[in-house]
Amino acid sequence: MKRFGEHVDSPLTRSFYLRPAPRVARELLGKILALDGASGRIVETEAYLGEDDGAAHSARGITPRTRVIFGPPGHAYVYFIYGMYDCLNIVCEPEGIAGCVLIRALEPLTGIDRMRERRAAAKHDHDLANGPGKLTRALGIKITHNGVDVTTGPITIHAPDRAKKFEIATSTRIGITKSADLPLRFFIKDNPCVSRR
DNA sequence: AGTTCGATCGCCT
DNA sequence: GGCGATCGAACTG
Repeated sequence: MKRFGEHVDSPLTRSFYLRPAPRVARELLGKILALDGASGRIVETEAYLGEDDGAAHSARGITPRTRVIFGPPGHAYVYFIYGMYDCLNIVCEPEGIAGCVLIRALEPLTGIDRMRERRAAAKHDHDLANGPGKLTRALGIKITHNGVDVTTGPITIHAPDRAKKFEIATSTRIGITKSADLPLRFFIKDNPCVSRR
């Protein structure tokens, strides 16, 4: 751990997120998402654009709910859906411009026992966080985390100590009806923790 | 004030 | 592969 001092374990900085969502979504693959000792490797993401994207919550402008998507980059946009699930997005683009990345799946790394407690329904470890609602439950992320700064914590994203090599696959996004043809889903090829192929 | 529908999950077949 | 659960956000009138 920390072979190069604080450098390796420091969270990604704001400039990482100050770019178009598709670019950030692609580059978040292989990074580590952590909260309170539980962590996982990001294996699946989706980009949501600010304009020309009917599927994005921000498509109809600023509302109390979508406010943080228009805020500064590097913050968490957490929303509650279907009466039961919380989903985690990371805000991209400069302040005033909408854009975010939905984190869809993790490969569990640390704090796995705690994840099993929170996700008793999971039969295997690769089911603990293989979906957007599952990963938030596994890590204990809730709507109360909406707006928090992921460059400082308590939710953090950082580069792995040793980056594994992987191949990136692309597809259309899952479960949407508007702008459904855009190739804005990114995932690590052949990884068992990806929500679906 | 009422209605519609959704960036999902887990169980059932 | 299909479907019910379950409720908040946003739109309509």
